[in-house]
Amino acid sequence: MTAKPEKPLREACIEEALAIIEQGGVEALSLRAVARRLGVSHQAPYKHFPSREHILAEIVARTFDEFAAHLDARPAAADPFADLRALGERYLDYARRYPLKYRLMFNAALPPLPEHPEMMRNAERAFAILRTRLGQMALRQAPGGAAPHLDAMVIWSALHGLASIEHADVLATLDMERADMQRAEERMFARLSAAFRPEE
Amino acid sequence: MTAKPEKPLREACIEEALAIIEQGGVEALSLRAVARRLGVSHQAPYKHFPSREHILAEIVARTFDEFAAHLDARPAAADPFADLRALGERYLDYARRYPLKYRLMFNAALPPLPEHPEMMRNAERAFAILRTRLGQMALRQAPGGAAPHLDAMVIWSALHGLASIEHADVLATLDMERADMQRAEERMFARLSAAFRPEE
DNA sequence: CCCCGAGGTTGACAGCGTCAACCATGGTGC
DNA sequence: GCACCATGGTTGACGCTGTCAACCTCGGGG
Repeated sequence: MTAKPEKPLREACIEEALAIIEQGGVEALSLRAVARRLGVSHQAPYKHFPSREHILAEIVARTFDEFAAHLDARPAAADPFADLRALGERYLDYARRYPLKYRLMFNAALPPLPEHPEMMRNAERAFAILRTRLGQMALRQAPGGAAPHLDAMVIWSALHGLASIEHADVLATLDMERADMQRAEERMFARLSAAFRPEE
Repeated sequence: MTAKPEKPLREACIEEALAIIEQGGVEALSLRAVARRLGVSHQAPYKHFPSREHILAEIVARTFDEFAAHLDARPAAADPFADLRALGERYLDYARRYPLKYRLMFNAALPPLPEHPEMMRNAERAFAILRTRLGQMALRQAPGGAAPHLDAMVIWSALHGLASIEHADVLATLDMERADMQRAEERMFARLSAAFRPEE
């Protein structure tokens, strides 16, 4: 009676694995720990997942899904810059709220992609949302049809870079305070606006 | 006679560890493997490094040094945009040439910083180079004295983001080719120039 | 000459992923 | 009703890892 519904062990494994990752990072995940927490033998999870890599791939796949949903939940804005900013804020919000999950998707050494098609598909979906939305914005703003997906890449890079730097203990290393990070975000949105304003 | 100069085991350990990391990534590094490769007992390295974390910290510290030197080796350019571009290219060049070392510095879960002061100091040095140079450029270009280190952060984020995205198997996941990445880099420099051009 | 510390050794332990064998259980073909 | 087999659980073992502990073996300083 550990609050587990007893039956669907496979699902319980994923749940528990996610919990472990969320508190200790991906390197803290071990199938044996999952089994121990669930009160089953160390080989029980192995009946549902061929290897550690496979359970990780499934978790990453779900995380990409969650991330995509988080980005999609943003209310549409009229002004394209407000739109960009709203999407950017949602992006950074996710990275801040779930730093370990964010690292899981982007920073960690992922299991080799071709062997885990579902993970790849979900990742594609999340990226597609980013690319099309950012691309549309860039397109609406920039001069005629110049490969908007490249501009999407630029904006995405900036967002990912900021999120990623924030995750490193840069604040501790450099003499920066939390507030500086907030101001850096402001500055970034301002610079992006400037970068995409129509040429005079 | 394995080409090792026999004597300075500590140095040989670091060398060998770096070699392992460069071919297999940080998670492939094990002190026992280092010892095996050097033909010594599994505890020999342990006489020179208190733990795996400590040898890793030293390697990271040296990598930050190398990275800083790589950035510094760039020839000075007259035009600030050419300057930015040159520095940016050196940055991305390093990330491409030594992807695993780059991950080591920025992506991997580093050993807790406060316990490894030398690593922290070297990281600071590398960051300082980035911040001051990028900051100077932003300052020369942007309107009066508006916190150039924030602009440095913006530029750094963009560079790091692009490098990081390039490292993920995004090219495989998305339907992108190598050439697209090159063009994204071009686009990024163009957009950065636009973002920092003086306001009309 | 004795001692001791620096740097090497072997041995052990626990935790990990994984392979193999075994076993209960429930549903199907006959 | 019974043989059969797949499913999902078990225990046990292997080799890998980091790390602790004890031991050995020098070379130099009191």
